[in-house]
Amino acid sequence: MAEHLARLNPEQRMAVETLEGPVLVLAGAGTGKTRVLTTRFAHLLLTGRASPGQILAVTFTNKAAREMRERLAALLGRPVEGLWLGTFHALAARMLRRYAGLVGLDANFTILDADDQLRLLKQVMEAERIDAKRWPPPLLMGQIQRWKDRGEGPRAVTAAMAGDLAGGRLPALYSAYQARLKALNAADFGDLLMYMTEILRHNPDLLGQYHRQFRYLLVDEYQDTNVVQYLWLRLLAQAQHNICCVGDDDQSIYSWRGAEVENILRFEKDFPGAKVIRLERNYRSTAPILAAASALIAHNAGRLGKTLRPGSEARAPEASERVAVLSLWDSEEEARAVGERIEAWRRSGESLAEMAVLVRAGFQTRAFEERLITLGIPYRVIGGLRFYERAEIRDAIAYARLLVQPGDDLAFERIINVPRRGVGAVALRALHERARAADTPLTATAAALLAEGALRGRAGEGVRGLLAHLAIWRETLAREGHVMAMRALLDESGYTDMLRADKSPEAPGRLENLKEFIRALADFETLAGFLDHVALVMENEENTTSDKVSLMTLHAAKGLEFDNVFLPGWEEGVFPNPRALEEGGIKALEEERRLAYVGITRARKRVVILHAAQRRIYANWQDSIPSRFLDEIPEEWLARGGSASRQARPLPGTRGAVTAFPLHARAPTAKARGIVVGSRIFHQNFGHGTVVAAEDDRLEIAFDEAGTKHILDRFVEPA
DNA sequence: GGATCGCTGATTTTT
DNA sequence: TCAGCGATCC
Repeated sequence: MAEHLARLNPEQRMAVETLEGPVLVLAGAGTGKTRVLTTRFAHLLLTGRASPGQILAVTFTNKAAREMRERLAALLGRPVEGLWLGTFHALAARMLRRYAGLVGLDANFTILDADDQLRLLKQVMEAERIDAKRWPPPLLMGQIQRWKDRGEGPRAVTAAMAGDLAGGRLPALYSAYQARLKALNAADFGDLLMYMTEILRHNPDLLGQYHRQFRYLLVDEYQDTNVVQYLWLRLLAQAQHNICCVGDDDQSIYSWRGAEVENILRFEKDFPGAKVIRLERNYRSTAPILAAASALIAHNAGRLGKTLRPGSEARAPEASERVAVLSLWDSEEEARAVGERIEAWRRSGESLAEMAVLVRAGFQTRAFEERLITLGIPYRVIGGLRFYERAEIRDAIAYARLLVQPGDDLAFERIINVPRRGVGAVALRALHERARAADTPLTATAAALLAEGALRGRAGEGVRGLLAHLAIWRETLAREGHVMAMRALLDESGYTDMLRADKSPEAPGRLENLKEFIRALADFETLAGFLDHVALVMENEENTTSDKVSLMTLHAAKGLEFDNVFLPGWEEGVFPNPRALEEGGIKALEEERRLAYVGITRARKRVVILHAAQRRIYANWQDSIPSRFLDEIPEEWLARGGSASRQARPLPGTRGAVTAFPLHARAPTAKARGIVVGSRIFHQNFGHGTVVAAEDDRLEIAFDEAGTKHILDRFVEPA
C-alpha cells in the first residue's frame, strides 16, 4: 500500500488519507481524480477501517463504476466481492427491491426507460382528456421528471408550481401517471431515488440499519448531483459524516438534466467541518492548453476557484504547440480542414484513436462523417442509438418482460402485433376498454375475452396464438433456462422469420443484433437479472481498440482524453448554443463556457478550434462571427490560421479554399504528375478513386465512394 | 392494416 | 434540408 501512496502528490495523498469527516475533493480536469478515488477506496480496505460491504461508492455512469471496480482490483491485486459500488440508480434500485413494499411495489417491479415512460404518459393523458397536440407529452414528461429530480412526489406539487401546463391539470396528470406506474408494478428512473429517499426519511429503523452498514461514502462527479440524489446521500451520511465527494464545479454541464451546481458550492455548509482539498496539478495537457482553458473558465463567476497548473516539467510551454485557431470561409471548408489535419497527423504517425472531433450538437457530426468517408478515414460516432434502444432489441426485451411479468401491459402492447398477428387498433381498443373496466392486466383481459368468444376473426386467432405460445415459453424458461427460452421465443413467435423476410438493408443487421442479444443473455443467471441490467446499464460495449477517429458531442466527451482534439463550430449561433442562452440567460452562458472548458481540457497535446464565416443552417446560408469564447482566450496561447484568418487573406475573387491545387493556381497536367490510366488518385470532393480513362486534360475516374465521374486533371492528385 | 402525403420543427441526454 | 409524425386514403 505504501507504494500506492508514494505515487501520489501531496494533495492527492491528503485526499486519500483524510478518512474521517466530510471531505470535498475539488479535482480539476486531468488531476488524477480517479486515481484518488480508487486509492482512497483501497486505503479504507487495507487499513482495516472498513470491509467492502461497508463502503458505499456512487458514480454517475456505469462506465465510471466499472473503471473504479477494475482499478480497485488492480490496486489490491484481486477482485473484490460484496461491494456496494455502482451508479446512483443501480444502488437505489438495489435498495428499493428490498423495500418495494413500503411504496406499494412488488420486489420484481419493472424499471421503465424513457420510451415506455412517454408511451405511458400519452395513455394517461388520453384517459385524463388532455390534448396531446396542445401539450406535447415530452414537455409534460420533462416537468414531471424535474419534480422527481427534486424529490417532489405528486403530493408535494402545487398548482402554482405547475403553472398553466396541461391547462393547469399537470398535478392531476402526475398523480394519475404515478398511480398507473404502481398498477403496472413499474418505476421510472426518477422514482428509484425519489422512493428510496422517501423510504429512508420515513423509516428511521431502516435508515439506522444503513447507517450501521455504510461507514464510508464515496461520491464521484458530485457537481452533477440533483436534489434527490443529494437528499439521498445526506440521509445516508447523517450519522457518521464520513462522506467524501469528488467533483469539479467547472465541469458541471448537466443542469438541464436537473443537476445542481449549488450542491457542490454548498458542500461546506451542508457538511459542517468539511475539509476541502484542491487537486490542481494537471498531468494531462500541455501548458498552452491549460493556460487557454484556465483563462476561458476564469470568465465564470461563482466558482469555487481552482487554477490548473502543469503537473510535470516535461510539459514546459516552449516545448508545446499553442492552441490552433482556424478561421475558414464556410462549413464545408471546416470539414475539409479537419480531414486534412487528420491525414497529416496520421502520416506523421499519430494514431486515429487519439483524435477526436467534439461538437456542441449531434447533427454537427454529419459533415465530418461525410468528409471522413470521402477520405477513407475510419471513424466512430459515440452516442446516438445505443444497443438496447434499437427497435428489435426493445421488442425482444418486451417479450422477455412479458415472460417474467404477465401483467406488464407496456410490454404486451409493444409486441402484441409484432410480428403481425392481425391485431389492429380496433381489437386493441376493445382490450383496453375491458381491461380498464375489469381492472385486470391486458394479458388476463385478452384471455377472458377469448374465453367469452368476444375476440374473433384474425385478431382473435392472433391473440390466442400468442397467449398459447407465452405459456409454452414460460415452461421452457422454467425447465431449460432463459437463454433457451428466448431463443425459442424469437423463432417460434415468427420474429426472426419476419426479419428474414424483410428486404430492407437494415434487416441483416437487426438479425445480427438479436444474436448479440442472446449472447448477452448468457452472461446473466436469470432473466430478471438481465432485465435489470438492461434497464440500468443501457450501453454499448463498442470495442475501443480499433484505430478510429472519435466523433461525439462535448457532453459525451466528459471524462475522456485524447492526444489531439478538434473543436469545430466555435461561432455565435452555434456555440454558445443560442437556445440554451434564451432559456437560461447568464447561468446558461456559464454552462456553455464550462462545456468549452471541458472540450479544451480533453486534449493532451494539441487543440484545434475552428470556426466558419458562413454556415448552412437548414436551407439557407448564414453569416457567422467567431464565438465569444475565442475572445476570452489571450492571443498569446493561440496560433491563428486558416483561409479566412487575418494572417491568411485569400486572393481576391476566390473563396480561399484550402485545396491541394486551388482554382486560381495552375496545376501541372496529369501526365506531368505521372497520372495515367490505372493510377490511384485523390479528389477533394469525391475522395479516392482509380483512373479508368484519360483524354487531354479530362480524366474518367471510378471513385471508391462516389461512383464514376469525368474530372479535369488539375483537380486530382496522386494518391 | 399498410402505404403515402404533408406538416412541423430541428441542444445537450451519464441513468 | 430532412426526418419523423399523424392524418388520410386504398
